[in-house]
Amino acid sequence: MGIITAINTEPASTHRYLNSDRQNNDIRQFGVAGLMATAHSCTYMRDIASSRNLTAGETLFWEDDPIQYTYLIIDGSMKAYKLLPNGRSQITRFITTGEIISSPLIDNYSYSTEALGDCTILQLPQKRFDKIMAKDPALMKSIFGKLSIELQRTQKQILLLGRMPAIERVSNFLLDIAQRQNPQTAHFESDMLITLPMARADIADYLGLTIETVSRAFSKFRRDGLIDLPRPNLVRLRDQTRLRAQSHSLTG
Amino acid sequence: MGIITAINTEPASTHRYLNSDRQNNDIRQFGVAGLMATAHSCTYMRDIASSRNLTAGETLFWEDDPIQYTYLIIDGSMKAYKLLPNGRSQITRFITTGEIISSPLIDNYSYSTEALGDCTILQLPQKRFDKIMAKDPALMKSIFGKLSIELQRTQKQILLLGRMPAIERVSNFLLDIAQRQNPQTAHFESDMLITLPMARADIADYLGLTIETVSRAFSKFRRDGLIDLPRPNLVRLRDQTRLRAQSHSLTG
DNA sequence: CGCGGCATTGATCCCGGTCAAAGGTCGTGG
DNA sequence: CCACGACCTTTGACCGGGATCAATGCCGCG
Repeated sequence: MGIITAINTEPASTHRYLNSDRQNNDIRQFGVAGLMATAHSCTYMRDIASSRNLTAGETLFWEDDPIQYTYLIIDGSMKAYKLLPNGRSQITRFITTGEIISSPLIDNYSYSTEALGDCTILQLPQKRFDKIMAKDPALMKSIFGKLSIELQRTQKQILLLGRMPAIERVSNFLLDIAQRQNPQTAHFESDMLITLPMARADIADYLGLTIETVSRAFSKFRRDGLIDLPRPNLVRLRDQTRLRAQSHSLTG
Repeated sequence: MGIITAINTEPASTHRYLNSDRQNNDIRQFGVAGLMATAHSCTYMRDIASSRNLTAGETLFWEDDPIQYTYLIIDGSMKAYKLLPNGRSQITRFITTGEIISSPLIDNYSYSTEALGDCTILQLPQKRFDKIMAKDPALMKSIFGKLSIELQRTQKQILLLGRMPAIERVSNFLLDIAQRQNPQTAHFESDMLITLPMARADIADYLGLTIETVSRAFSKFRRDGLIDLPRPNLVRLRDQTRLRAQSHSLTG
């Protein structure tokens, strides 16, 4: 089964934020999301999970919709965004393979989500997931940790939006994507190639800029020899050090 | 004892975000923060908590400091902020009486905090608090809920910083403060008086603007008859409806 | 080959930042 | 109680970064 495969075959990832002062005997790694759960929780989740495909541009849910599922992205990328009455939109988060969409203890989504390209996702009914969590402190702690991390990330985003000029926002964005696509080698790789799953308009909506300003920033980086742009959404980082220097590094 | 008083005498507040499908027999309301905990947790917290006074401008902790305590503000207001190498600062949150400062499962603070005026706070050693939480799912759930709410708030702040012009930011700020200072009557009160515990510089750092722009927005609201400014940090909302109309209401 | 959608580039405009000065407010000391 | 001074706020004049408007380029697909 695709679902079970998705849950079971992924290698263990590290969990810096988890205190590991509890017995490991009936604890298993749970899927790409890097969640910790008891064996019992795992089998139960396997039973209630179902997979689903999304095509490019498809909306998964809208802001204010009642929360029905916790989602795990198996493949592809999505955007989470908020809309203003005047039609302007602000992307709060890009969500990629291996990440979860979960808002426990909340009744309605606080943002809409849309697939950037074709996606495969796994969905777990929220109420049942809540019950599993209630009986599995390790799982709850795990989700808890993800929430904390997400909160820290949004705080960085607030600093970026409130106090950084366009050039710094874009360089931070590139370095951030680079790190997410290549966590191990990001700092050392001198000529790293990254793929942007989103269009310029999405980058602009994420950074609080316009398409034109984002494009101009990319062009400036190309002129200055910091990046190559073989295609609009293929970026080669040619001088990561210099890029980081002018980003005021939000990325540690 | 001041501490115990602070924990025990406050009236119960509502908890929209809490499922109340568990037995209420040994559950007690816990202090102004509106946390739920077992009686046992309460007495234990009472024992390990200590109170502390801060004078205006005093720093409680710096960004990147190791996390030592969970704090509860008994009286006064604080700001949480991040700094950039070039000296610019961005306030991510204002924290007032009855609110908590807690970053569970994280090793270091992701922001600095400073008292806006004189403050009284309650502090609970983080490690002991973690242990209490591990044994008290209701308390954990409660903190969990607060974290979720805070995440939603930061997402609104991202929308504000990324996509709103100065006037809308300031009107949203005023309406937000109004609602926090007077949750019950905020919508009906026609001539509501609010006290700003922070200076213009702090408002500017919170809204991603400059002191001058904030001041100009206040003056414009005064000219347009939306507010009175008996003193720099005393605001009377004279036409909340019209204020809300031009805020693109982030405040429901 | 031509069309449609996205990205780039250029020209101009305007909101909000910067710089500078004047006005208020409050605490302190005479 | 008033006078002084430090600091905060307000107001004005000007400037610049990024938005807006518009044209051109690029690429995939029918």
